[in-house]
Amino acid sequence: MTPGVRLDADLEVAVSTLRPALVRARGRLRRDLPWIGVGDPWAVYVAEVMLQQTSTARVLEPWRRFLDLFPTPAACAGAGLDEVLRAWRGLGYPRRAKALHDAARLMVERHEGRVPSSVPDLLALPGVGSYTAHAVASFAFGERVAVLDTNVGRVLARALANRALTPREARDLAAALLPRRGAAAFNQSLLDLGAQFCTATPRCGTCPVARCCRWRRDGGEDPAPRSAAVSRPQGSFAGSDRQIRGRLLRLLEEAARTRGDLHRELGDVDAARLERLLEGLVGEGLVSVLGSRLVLGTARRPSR
DNA sequence: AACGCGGGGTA
DNA sequence: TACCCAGCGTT
Repeated sequence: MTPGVRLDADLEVAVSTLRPALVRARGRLRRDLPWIGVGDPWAVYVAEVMLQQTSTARVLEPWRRFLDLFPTPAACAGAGLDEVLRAWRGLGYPRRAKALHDAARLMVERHEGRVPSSVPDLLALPGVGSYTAHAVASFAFGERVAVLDTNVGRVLARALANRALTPREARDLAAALLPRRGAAAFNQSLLDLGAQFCTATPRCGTCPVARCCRWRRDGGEDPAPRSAAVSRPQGSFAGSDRQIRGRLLRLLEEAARTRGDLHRELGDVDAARLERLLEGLVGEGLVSVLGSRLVLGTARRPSR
């Protein structure tokens, strides 16, 4: 954030206490995840998109598979959306795959086939919001910017403030916490802390920085659930539109189908609802109409 | 600010 | 079951 943001005196103290404690605890916090320190911005970019609302364990295998198929932005941009969606299998939120494909094409058109390095250029890409832009700038390019996700949001609210933070406060605190040097490693330690100790249901007993946590010291209700950047509960999945969409896309990954095929294969789904969901998928560009059939991705003339 | 969007893991 | 997950885009 802007240098020189003024913090309350007690927050200033908390920041100055937690920062060195986190640096010291780095070794105990470190997870060896394959996208850490790979030195390939595209590999980092793909990982960060896959990690949006998706836990690390679930990303490990698809990340390797995806990069094997599409090792560069140009390789991804040159593939069909259907291929990219099939490579996305197992990750959910297929919109992200389409955004990634579109972003790869923009990298080829506007950035000489490379991942842009500045936060504003990253934010201009589809599927890249505040978290992802800062994460790629930090982890892939070493920019001194703060990442703020649900993990960091919990740590800030609990360890520093012991109250729910506004988005502005969370941004400023994350920036104030950042050390002068080694920002990428520091950001990673914050994520590691949030993922392993300062979890939704926290493990304070073994937390390496419990001694500088204001929530731990002062007690009270957990301030995290209502604080900025912390994930909110979702509607239930069973029987949801999301579930049906997932089933539809899974079927279309196998082969093109008519509406009648799909209605038959999802026998328990009301026809009007099915039609509405298909309309949505077509509107998002994940599915196309080709004659009487629905096809995965963007309809193309059969390549010869 | 609130909502929709996958689907697997975990308590 | 219900909640959670390295969020984003739309309304």
